[in-house]
Amino acid sequence: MSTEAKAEYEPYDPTAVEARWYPIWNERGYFTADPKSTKPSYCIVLPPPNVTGSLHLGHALTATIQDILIRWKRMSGFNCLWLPGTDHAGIATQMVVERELMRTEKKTRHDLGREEFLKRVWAWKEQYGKRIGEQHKVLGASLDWTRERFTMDEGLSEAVKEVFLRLHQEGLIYRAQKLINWDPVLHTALSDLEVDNEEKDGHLWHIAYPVKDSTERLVVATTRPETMLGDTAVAVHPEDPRYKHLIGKSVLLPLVSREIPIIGDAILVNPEFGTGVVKVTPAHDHNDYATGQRNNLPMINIFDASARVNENGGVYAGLDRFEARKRVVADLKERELLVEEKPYKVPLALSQRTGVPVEPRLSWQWYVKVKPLADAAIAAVEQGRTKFVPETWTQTFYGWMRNIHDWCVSRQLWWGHQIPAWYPVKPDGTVDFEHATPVVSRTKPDGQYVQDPDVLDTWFSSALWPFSTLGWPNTDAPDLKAFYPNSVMETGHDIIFFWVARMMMMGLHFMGDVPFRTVYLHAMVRDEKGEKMSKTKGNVIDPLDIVRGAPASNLPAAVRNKFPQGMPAMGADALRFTLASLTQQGRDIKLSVERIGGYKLFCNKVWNAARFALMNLGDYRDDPKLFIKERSLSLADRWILSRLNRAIAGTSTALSNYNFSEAASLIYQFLWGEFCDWYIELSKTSLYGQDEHAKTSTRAVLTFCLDHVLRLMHPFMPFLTEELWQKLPMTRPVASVSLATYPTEDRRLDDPAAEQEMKPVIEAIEGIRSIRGESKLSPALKVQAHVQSADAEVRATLDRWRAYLLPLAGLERLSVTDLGSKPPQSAADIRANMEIYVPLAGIVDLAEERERIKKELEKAEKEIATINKKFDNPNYAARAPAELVEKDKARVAELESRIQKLGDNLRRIAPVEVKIAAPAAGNVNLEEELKEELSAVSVPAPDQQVKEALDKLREGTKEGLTSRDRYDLGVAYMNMGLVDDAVREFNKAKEGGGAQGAAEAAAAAQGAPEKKGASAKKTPAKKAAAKKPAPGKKVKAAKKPATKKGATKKAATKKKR
RNA sequence: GGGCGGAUAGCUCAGCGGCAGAGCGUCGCCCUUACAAGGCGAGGGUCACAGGUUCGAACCCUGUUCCGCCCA
Repeated sequence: MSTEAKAEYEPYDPTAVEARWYPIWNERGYFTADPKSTKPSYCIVLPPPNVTGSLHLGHALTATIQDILIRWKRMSGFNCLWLPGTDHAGIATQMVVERELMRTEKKTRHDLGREEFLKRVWAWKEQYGKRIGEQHKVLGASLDWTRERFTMDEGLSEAVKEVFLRLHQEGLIYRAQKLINWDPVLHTALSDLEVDNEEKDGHLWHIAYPVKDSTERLVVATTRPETMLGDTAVAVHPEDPRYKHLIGKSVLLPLVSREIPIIGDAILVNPEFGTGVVKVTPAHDHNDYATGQRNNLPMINIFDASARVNENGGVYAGLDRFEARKRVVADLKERELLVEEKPYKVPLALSQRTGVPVEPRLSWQWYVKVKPLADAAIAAVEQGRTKFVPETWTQTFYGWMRNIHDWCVSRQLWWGHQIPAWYPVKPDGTVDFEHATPVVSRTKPDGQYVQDPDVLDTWFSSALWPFSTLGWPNTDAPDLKAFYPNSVMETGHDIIFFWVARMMMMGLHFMGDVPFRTVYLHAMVRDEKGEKMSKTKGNVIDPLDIVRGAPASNLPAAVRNKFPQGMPAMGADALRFTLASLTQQGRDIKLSVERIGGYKLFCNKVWNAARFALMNLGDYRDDPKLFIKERSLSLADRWILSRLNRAIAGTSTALSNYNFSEAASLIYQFLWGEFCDWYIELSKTSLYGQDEHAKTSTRAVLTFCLDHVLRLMHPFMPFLTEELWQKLPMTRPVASVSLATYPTEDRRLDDPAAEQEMKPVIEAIEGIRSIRGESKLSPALKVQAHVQSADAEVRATLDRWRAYLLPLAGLERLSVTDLGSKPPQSAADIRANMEIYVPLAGIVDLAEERERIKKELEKAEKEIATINKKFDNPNYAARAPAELVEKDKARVAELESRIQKLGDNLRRIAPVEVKIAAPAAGNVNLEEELKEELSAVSVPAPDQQVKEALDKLREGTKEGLTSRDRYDLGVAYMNMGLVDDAVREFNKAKEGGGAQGAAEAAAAAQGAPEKKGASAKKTPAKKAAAKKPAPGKKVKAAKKPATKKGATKKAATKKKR
């Protein structure tokens, strides 16, 4: 490219391209599903994100995976529905709005009242709810926005009421007073799933309880001394000899001076633990609650809704539970009732929302009786009606489902679906929520009733999402008929219980069928250190900052360190491709921003490959009537089409198996490793050549490949592919690549013959490149290469495609011959089916080449040793599959030959200075002598004419040549450095002409090197090399022929062992 | 306590009985008219540890040690 053209070049800028396409797709309704379509249905409902939240990278992963599935299926001829929506997220949203209210107006929700507060929440929802949608659009998610839903929509609220009523009628919803998990900050009950169990540093206190009418004291161990205010018993193990005799007596509860019984309870008490005495506080501990039930103990509630000590706590009333603990401990100490205080890991139940320890609290709540529903869900999975991917989650699902507890669904919140239960108002105008029997009804019953002030757990409404969004409870809704069951539920594995399990139960119960056929659970996106992304850790990266770029100030510290200038815009395509590539990792995805950068480069590569094609397509226009294989194609053309087909087949298989990373990798490999690295380079020979016909077919193949690969990768990179696809010079059957047909394997493109034929071409090019790289030759320096192969087909192929080899290997000349004499002082690359020689004399330091060969030799010997070790075991040959044994045998043979050849080559370039051995004729090993002497010098390659003449000579008849003729021929060969040929001719001369020929030959040998040495002096590189001390030493050492010869032989035999 | 996931190149991860791989990073040579955000080449490994099964184990089995998650 000229410098001016270069100045015009700008790398791919995702920002502009990505901004362009989404509105077009959306406005044209490409993503709108049609319930009346005759195509097969494919449906995914987006697990609804919290309406007031903002998308994080986990959501981006969700969106990416689902969009890949949906776009793939849409392009594959399915009637696709991907339904978007948001969750009202009761607790989270109410908290956010309350906090905001406090911040701006210094008011609580109670100051506003329920109605006014809810107005504020709705306003908040309207303001921030749109953000989620916008973020999904930036990511390219092809959601059907005409069907967007919100869990508190009228229709969905109707579904919630219907479900509540019906479950209540069926006895599967009931109201009961139980000990529940109470969040003292939020003042609401929580389900078991909304509580996190953690071990934290705390203490274990030993407290002495004096036994009534006795001098004995019972020492109890507790982690929560403040709850002693509510103790109603002290328990020991009934068989414990230490305390057995005390059962039935009582202790005087310190600080409160209440008399409480000593009971024996084998379930609660582990005599091994602590002191073997346990205080029992039935109102504030789940185990104690059960103990209380067993032993008919009274329950004393000592906390109010905020977990402050109430009037039952005597002097401690009004204190916060932690404050009360300190006071209780201090007072016990003062009274010398505190026996011991030691550090202890305390198991704590923390509210997921507020992070404070939940306080077990006795209260009336609504419950779903889950067991019957769970049984049906288990059965459905057992029958294979719903499958988990990865399969391992099936066990987790069963495990939870089989040990399931009733689900507390009422929440003491304002934001959510208010429970459709009504309580009678007493004549005095009050309502006794605790004792009245509520009427469950869609609307207020006649008479004086007030509705239950509580709302339902948010997950209660999300459990209905797979069908409530499709129009249920209207069972005739067209969407419901067309798209239930959904095809796939795709979400993070962290909500297998919250969502997946509950959706399964509700779907089966109300729709009579599973809600989805497949559950794909993805890993958690973590930062590059594997830490959970959280606001408190400050390591959260906003996906939009990655897509559009962000100033340094927006970035978490770890990322900021890498991008002090701010994050460059990576583009949604790069982010999506990265996430898709990471999907196979265990349970965590460690996302490093550099990796995204790597895929941004891939986008740039695709961009440039297409740019190259478009620049070189001339006036080419695709002819849809002419199938690509009907054109007359070059080897490269046929090869890339065959490779393309493999990539297509592999990608389809991978997608079918939910193996997104494999699919991404196949696309990446094909596009970069095959299409760009090989086909584009090879295409230049025809594109820049004179053959108009070849030019056209190359243009057709370029277009064909790009069309297919862009469609293939569209689900992964929707924006870039659309931008480029629109530019291809072809008739587009549809207006957008998102509607185009997804490529499928086409056997007509398979071309094993072409792939076979390309193999030696690629191998030769790689061999020559390897020599060049190893020898540090400048890419600009054109060299000559000699390729020898015993395989006539390989020779023919290389000869035929020399036009491919010359530019790609940087050659000025290439000779392809049968195995024969080796060019002297050449670097060699010995392969199974070919030997590649690049003469280096005068170009580089041969000492380095020798080192390289030695390394190669070691490598080959190491491998041969590995295989031979197998054969050392007689059982191997006897029991292993025959083909494997054969393969190994062949490999050994190959390696042995390789070692032999490498050794030869090492010898050929061994350092030696011209020396003349003049032993008596007939006594000399002519071949050895000649070879060794010649190997010291640089021999210029014969020019083309001479070479051709030589080749003819080799093949032609030599009958009737006199010894003298043979001798002359030998000299001619010598002059060209073709030792093997020369030796052959000299030997013939000897046979024919007796000693004279040999003597003359020896004389000739004496002369030849001198001549070569003189000519070689011209090359400056050799002079430079000669100055280097290392090779110089070796040359010196080699001056003594005997030593050198011996050393070489020794080395060779040693290596061959 | 029960269940699950992970440990393979400097980093992030594939591979899951038959020659240890990729990407990124590293090193070397190069601005060669698609792309220097690039090309070409190279180096880099006790496959956590210990046993076992097998002709053969990174892979299957058993145990151990770390790291992480879920449930109680």
